[in-house]
Amino acid sequence: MALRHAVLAALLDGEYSGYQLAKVFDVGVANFWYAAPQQLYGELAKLERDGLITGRQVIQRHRPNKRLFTLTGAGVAELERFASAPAKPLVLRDDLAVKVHAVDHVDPEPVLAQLAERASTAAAKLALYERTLRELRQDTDEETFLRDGERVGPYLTCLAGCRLERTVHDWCVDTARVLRQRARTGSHP
Amino acid sequence: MALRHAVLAALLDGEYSGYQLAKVFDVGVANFWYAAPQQLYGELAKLERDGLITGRQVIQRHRPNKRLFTLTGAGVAELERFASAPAKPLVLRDDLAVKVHAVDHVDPEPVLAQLAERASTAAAKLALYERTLRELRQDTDEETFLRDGERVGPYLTCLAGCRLERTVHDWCVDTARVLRQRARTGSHP
DNA sequence: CCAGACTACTCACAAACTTGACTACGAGCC
DNA sequence: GGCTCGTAGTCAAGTTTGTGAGTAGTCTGG
Repeated sequence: MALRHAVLAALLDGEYSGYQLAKVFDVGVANFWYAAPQQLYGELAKLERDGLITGRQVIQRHRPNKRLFTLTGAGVAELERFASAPAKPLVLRDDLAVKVHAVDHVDPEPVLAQLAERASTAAAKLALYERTLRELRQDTDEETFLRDGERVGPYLTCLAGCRLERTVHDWCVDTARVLRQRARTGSHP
Repeated sequence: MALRHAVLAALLDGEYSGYQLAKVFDVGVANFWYAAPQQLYGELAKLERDGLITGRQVIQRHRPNKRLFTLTGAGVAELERFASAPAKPLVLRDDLAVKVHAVDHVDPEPVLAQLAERASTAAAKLALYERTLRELRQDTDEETFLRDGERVGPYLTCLAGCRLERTVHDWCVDTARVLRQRARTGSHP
């Protein structure tokens, strides 16, 4: 069970349809978890079957009907249980890092291109997360919000996202600079 | 195909047995990829079957014999192909972040404990990576090594590891501080 | 007025990953 | 002498993820 708890945690923020969740999970906001839509629909079905969430049909006029899901008491209890169980170590898997590891033996050009792309997606995510942070804390400043706000969980994970994306971005930029300089001096065929 | 290229990239550093690789992948050094030993043995078998690596038996006196694997030309070619293919977005999955997201609705105590644990494993990894960096660059300073060293790939990914672990560590510490302060003031039942 | 994008969801298969158990021998410790 | 730890692997089963394809109606731009 893995995606399971990420879905439950996301539903703490309110009712969502599978489709809406899919968008949240696609970007990765608020959750440190990515999932494809198909996975989410499947997981939602299981969660409902297990009584951890309930869905209600919403009939819409100008678009397909949808089902909105809410946590049940059992769902919250399951989250509670999960939160107190020992955490599995963070899982990180990155193609690009593998490529950089091999960069002395392969053509660096495509790797440079991918570093640039990763840097720009990191910058975009960073901007998105920073906007989310502002929305979450409204007019308050960060310190006050963290002290007195009533719901800081999403803010804290979003902060993690910011810091992470900044780290990724900077690493990509610095790594690309190193590789470009080496390509110029050309002393490493 | 996923683990596949991480193994190939690891074998750029020299001959390894499955057991040795398992240790490298367990810590995650040099690769942004974790894998259990069983996975590695399986993948090594497939890679050998596909002619991307070759194994040679090494008879040992006071311990079990082992097989050391080396990249073949086809293996390097496959890495080259992989490096120029578009990179998949970084995959990040973190239990602990999910728990923090839910922290306003569950008991924060166990989450605090897990944040402390994560912080200390991050610090340990950071120390390990920093040692690895020093070993890789020997007496040279970083700038010179990155300009003139002949194998900077592993150094660059190790740098990424350092920055990442530092980011993770700091986030855990800061998050724990916020949560502890809120627990003290107790205005959020 | 038609192509393409967006909402909303479903089915199904194939890869990849996780888990637990098991073998076998040598070395070091008390 | 028995215990545990480290080396070096293998087998099998189960869960989770990834991927591609498909349906069906609505809104939007040229």
